[in-house]
Amino acid sequence: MAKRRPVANLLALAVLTVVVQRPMHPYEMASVLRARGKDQDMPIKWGSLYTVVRNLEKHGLLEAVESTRQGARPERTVYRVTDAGRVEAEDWTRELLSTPRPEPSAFEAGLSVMAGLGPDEVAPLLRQRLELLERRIEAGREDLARERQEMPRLFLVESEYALAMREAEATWVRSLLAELDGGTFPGQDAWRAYRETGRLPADVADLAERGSTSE
Amino acid sequence: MAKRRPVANLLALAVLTVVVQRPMHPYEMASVLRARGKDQDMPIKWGSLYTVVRNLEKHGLLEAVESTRQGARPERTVYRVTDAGRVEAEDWTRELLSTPRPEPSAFEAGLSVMAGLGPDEVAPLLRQRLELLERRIEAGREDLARERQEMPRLFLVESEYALAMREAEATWVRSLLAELDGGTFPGQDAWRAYRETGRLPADVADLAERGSTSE
DNA sequence: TCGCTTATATTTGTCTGCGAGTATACGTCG
DNA sequence: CGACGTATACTCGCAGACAAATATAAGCGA
Repeated sequence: MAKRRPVANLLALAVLTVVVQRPMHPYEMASVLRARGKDQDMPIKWGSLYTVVRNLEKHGLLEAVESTRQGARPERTVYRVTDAGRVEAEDWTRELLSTPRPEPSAFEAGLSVMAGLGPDEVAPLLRQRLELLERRIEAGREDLARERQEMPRLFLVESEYALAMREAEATWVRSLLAELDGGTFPGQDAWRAYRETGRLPADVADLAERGSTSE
Repeated sequence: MAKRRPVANLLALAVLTVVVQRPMHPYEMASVLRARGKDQDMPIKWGSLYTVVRNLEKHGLLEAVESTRQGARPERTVYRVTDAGRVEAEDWTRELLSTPRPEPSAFEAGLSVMAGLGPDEVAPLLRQRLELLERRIEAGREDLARERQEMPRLFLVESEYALAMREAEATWVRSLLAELDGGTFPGQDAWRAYRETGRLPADVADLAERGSTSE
C-alpha cells in the first residue's frame, strides 16, 4: 500500500483545505479554522501548527509566497498550496472517507480494565458517564439546530455524525447499566467476590496466566 | 481538576493492570497483553513499552525487584507495582469509565473536509467504507461468539462496545448514503455545481470568508 | 494618555512515541 | 548437524507534538 502520509497530523489536512481557498499565513489559517468551529473537535495546538506548516513546506505541499513585515511586528510568512498539496488533500480525504480504521478509544481501554474495580463501583461510574453524555448530547442538538439556520447541511455532517455516535454510546451504556443494576450481568457475583476476597474462580485464574513465560 | 496523569500513554494503564497480578519483566508484560488479545485494539509498540515502564518507575508507580541474567542473554529487569501504582491504576480506570471526553476521529475529519470532493465522488467512497465496515462487523461478531465460549463476559465488554459502535457507524453511513443516492441531500446540486465550476453560491462564499484577518 | 487586557504572530525547548536495529537462544527440517 | 527461521529481550536515536515563552499592536476605560 502507499507509503504513510508525508505529514501525518490531521491538523495538516485542515491546514491544506483552508489554504486551498486562498494563500494565508499560519496564524490566519488558525483563525479561519476557529471561525468555522473546527476547533470544537480539534482544539488548535499552536506548537503543532507551525511544525506542521513547516513540514508541509518541506514536503512540497505548501510553498512560501512572501514574507511581509508590518512595522516592528514579527515577520509573517504567507503560504500557498502547491499542486501536490491539492492532490494530497483530496487523496487523503478519499482515504479517510473510504477506509475505516480501528481507533482505540479511551473508554474502551477503561472497559478493558474495568474488572479491577468491583461491579458495585462500576455502576455509579457508568451512571455518571451517562449523565454527562446526555448533557452533551442535548447541547450538541441545540448547537446543531442553531447552526442549521445559517450554515448549509454540507458543513454540518461531521457534527451530525459526532452526535449520532454519542447517542449510540449512551444507548450502549444504558443497556450495560441495566444489566448491572438488575443483577443480570453473567458472573456478577464471582466478580464481586473477586473484588472482595481477591480470589478468582479456578477457570478464570487459568486464563489470567495465559501468555506468561514458562520458567 | 486533578493534574495530568504522570504517564499519559494508555499503554501504561495496561502495563499497570497486568503487573498488579504478579511482578514481571517488560517483555513478559507485552506477552501477557498479547495473549489476552489486548493488542487487537492497541498494537504493542516496543519502543513505547520500555519508555513507559521507565517512566512508571521514575514516578514511583513501579519498582525494580531484581535483575536476573540467564546465560549471555540481555539482562532482564523484573518490576513490581507499588501502592501508588495500584492507586493510580484504579483512579485512572475510574476516570476513563466516568468521564466522556471528545475524541476526534479520523472519519469525522474526513467528513469535515468532504465538501472538497463532489457528491458523486463521495457516495462511492462511503459505499466502500460501508462494505468494509460490514465485513468487520461480521468478523467481530464471530470472534465474540468464539470467545464467549472460553472467556467470561466480564472480559469481553470492551469488544462488545467496539462492535456496537461500529454498527452505529454503519447505520449512520447507510442513512447518509441513502440521502445522497436519492438526491434528497439538501444543497446537493449547489455542491455538485461548486465542484464542477469552482464557484460557490454567494451566501456560502461569505461564510467561507469568516475569520479572515481584515487587511 | 496611562495602564490594562485582548488579539496578533511566532519561536523555543522539552518530552515522548515509536520505528528500526541488535543480539542471543531455540526449534526444526531436510 | 548445519542452516534458517522465529521467539526472546532490549537499546538507540530522531522526528514530531505541544506547552509555554516571547514580543508587539490595538482597543478601551478612567
